[in-house]
Amino acid sequence: MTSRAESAAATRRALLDAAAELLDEGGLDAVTLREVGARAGVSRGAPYRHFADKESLLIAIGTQAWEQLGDRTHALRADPGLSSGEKLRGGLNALIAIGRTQPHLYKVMFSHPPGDPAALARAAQRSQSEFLAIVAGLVGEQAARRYTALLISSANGIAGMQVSSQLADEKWGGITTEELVDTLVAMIEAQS
Amino acid sequence: MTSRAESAAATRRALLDAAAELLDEGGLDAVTLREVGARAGVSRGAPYRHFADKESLLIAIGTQAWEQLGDRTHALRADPGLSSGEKLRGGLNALIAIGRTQPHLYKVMFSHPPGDPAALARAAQRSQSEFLAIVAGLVGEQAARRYTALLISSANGIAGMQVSSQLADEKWGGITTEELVDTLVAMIEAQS
DNA sequence: CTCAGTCAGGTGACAACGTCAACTGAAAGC
DNA sequence: GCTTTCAGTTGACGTTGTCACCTGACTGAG
Repeated sequence: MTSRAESAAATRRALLDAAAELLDEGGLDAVTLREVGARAGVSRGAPYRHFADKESLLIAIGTQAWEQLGDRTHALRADPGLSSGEKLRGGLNALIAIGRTQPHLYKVMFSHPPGDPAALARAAQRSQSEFLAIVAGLVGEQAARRYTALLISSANGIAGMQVSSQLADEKWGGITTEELVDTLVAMIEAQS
Repeated sequence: MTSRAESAAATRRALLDAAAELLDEGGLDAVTLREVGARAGVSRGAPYRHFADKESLLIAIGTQAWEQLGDRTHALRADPGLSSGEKLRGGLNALIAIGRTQPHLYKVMFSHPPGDPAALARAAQRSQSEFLAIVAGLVGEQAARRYTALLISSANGIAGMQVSSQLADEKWGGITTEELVDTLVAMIEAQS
């Protein structure tokens, strides 16, 4: 019925789902290999058959999130009914939305654990290349790299400020992440 | 010779220094209360006389860093020989420099542990108010909040990208954090 | 069909960690 | 001088990541 490979893949998926669920619910501290195994219906030692250690599991979760974001951004870019500015706003807000709805996952996406996890870097790069392509349509190939790097960095920062609740300070007058993205994109559009 | 209060203050400082040192050397994982105590010349239980738990100790370290940055930014703002743009660039680059030279400390500065650590928030706020004052001189009181929020967020993001080595990617053509700050400040200056 | 090999998974064990309760001894206040 | 306070120590406990070893089912060659 179920081959060994199929069963292993199912367990791996179950472990990944369980870990992502725990991350969402209780943050990094809640992700213990014992609980991950329990939720996936296996023992505490089972994860070691699929991930080298706890960090590798977390990296796999971050990679997954980047890939999904890449898919969504790609779809935005391919949509002929949207202007460049709209594509940009949509992509940036999608990234920032992860920070709002899944702050712990967001932190994992932007944390760079030691050991150079190539898979995470590759997934992040693909997603970011989508932005590069959009910006190039706005300010030209030459300046695109500089502005895209700034754009990604800024979006990352906006999300980070939001994650740590620092934008809620009354000092900013109740500013929203969308307003910041709009301001940013408007400044870049003015550059063309 | 040494009163009890003096001795306690000295121990507290030694614990803080030891923890900051360990954070610099080996990251968050290297900061164990046992090792912190050992480096400070006390036992593993001593930190609990000065900090409620491990997290409180880390928050104290982050607070210290924010206060120092606030001092430096304040000095920049008070310098009559600098233009607003120069003040801005100086302050932002100082923040980003922490990300470069002390990445682990930087993460602690922008991580928001549960329990609303008011001291950290207050120290961060003071530092950020300095930027607000500078930007107000550039774009006026009305728009200052929006642009300052964007500025702080972006600087945070630039530093975060740098911390996770994502700016080193050849996709960005070897762009530096200084170039990004320059681009950002130039766009804001153009707003006035 | 058989049988050795592979490998996902389980279990016992260990060291390290954060944390607490109980204790000690010296400074502080009366 | 006596009691109180409190920084610091120590023993202990529960939890965690990780490893070594074991087990049993699937697999592929003969």
